[in-house]
Amino acid sequence: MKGITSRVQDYLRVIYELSISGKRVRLVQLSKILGIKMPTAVQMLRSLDNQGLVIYEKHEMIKLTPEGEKVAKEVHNKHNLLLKFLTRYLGVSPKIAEKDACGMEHHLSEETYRRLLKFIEFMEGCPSGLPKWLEGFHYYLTWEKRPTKRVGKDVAILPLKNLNEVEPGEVGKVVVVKVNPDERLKLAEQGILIGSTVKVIEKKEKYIVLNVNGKIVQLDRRKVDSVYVI
Amino acid sequence: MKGITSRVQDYLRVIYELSISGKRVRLVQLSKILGIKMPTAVQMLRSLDNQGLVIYEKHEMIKLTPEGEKVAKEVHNKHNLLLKFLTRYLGVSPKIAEKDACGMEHHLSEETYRRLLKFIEFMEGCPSGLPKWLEGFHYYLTWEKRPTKRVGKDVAILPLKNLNEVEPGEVGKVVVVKVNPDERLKLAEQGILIGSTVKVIEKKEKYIVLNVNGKIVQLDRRKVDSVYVI
DNA sequence: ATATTTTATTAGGTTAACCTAATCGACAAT
DNA sequence: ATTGTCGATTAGGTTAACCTAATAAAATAT
Repeated sequence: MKGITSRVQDYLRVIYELSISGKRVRLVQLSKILGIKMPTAVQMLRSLDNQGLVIYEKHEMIKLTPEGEKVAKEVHNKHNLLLKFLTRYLGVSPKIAEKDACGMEHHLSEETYRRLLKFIEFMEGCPSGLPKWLEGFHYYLTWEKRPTKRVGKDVAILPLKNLNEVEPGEVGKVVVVKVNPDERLKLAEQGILIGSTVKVIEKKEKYIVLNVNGKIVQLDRRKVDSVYVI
Repeated sequence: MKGITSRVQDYLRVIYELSISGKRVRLVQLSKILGIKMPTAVQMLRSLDNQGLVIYEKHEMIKLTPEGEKVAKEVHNKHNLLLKFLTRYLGVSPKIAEKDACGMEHHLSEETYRRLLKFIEFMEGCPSGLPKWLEGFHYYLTWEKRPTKRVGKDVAILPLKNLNEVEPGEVGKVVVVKVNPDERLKLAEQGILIGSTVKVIEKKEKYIVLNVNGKIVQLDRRKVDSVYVI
């Protein structure tokens, strides 16, 4: 009955990701991203249309039906969750993590998905900004031995990101603010303090626009340079 | 060139697992375990033989070639690692974890495998027997909120196993010994103390035979009842 | 020794997902 | 208006992995 194979999920996810990034979805792009030839894509698209997952008429743009979008979103979520876990917690490089997530997303049960989600939720909800063991673990990954005492504050082994490197649309959690107390206070007044979650809205050459707990904040990019997120 | 598809890996892993458990490997079992019909298995086996991964002659028992065994072992290791992570850390139920691991094992890159291995190594090498966050996390999974203080000692939310439930051949790490100090001391003299790794060798009705750091120990099963491992 | 059951094999399909080669349609540039 | 290019399509394959139905071989029971 259900023909929602792994591959079908891939197609739907890619269509979804292209469409939410505002681009109109054409066959060429799809086939480029999925690494297949166009005739294959045509066939698949027709089959997806028959299954009621996409709307596809000859020479027209590709759209997801509500049902197709539902499936696509699920896969997309699983993909992102795995990606986050692999890069931020295991410290896998983005490229490899992407490939792994791509393969594993189809085999992540609801149960495991929920638990992995909780795992990340739990770690991100950590009152000290970043769970302690994570530092220790990344020390261990680098030096092949357990940290003897407390890991130093600026041992840069964690896969932290400078807030300036976060792309518009993405979300980060502030874990390090490397700046003098005065500046730190100013940032804190804007809501940028350890543990807070920020979403990047727009990046210009001189300033960056953020959403900090619902409040829109505009900051100098040089100042933002000392803010690290995960 | 390489025809080592996911499915081929599945076949090799199952053959490997059957053969290390001492059973002679026949087609019927293979097809039962893999959920396929026998003619399919025959075809596949012939193809595996051609690729030099197994030795298979008509009506004969199935054996892995050294190369086939190498592949099988790799997959087997990935499978077990995922299984461990899912059950012991995320607390996924064994059945679901098994299915998930089965699907994901083929898509786990070397890099990610190594890091996940390190993760578990790091957590198991924890001097206090069990990382603290894990208790907190499992509390969070159960109650949907962070533990306020220290999680109580016998909040049985962790996926612990009674040592009596560990099957021969399996390994466990002692994390809880629920018994009076006297008995605890006696067990400690045998090497059974928090943090030590034990392998179950044999289980009889009255006693259990363990390998504790290379030493063979025989213990009353009633006493073992108070030992929990992960 | 023969009958029965279990295990394995052949023969002849199907399906999903891919491919190449060739053609078609729409639009832009000359 | 013609030509070229890009994108889409058709036609006609291939391959891996599965299947059913029928048959054969091996093992076991009578």
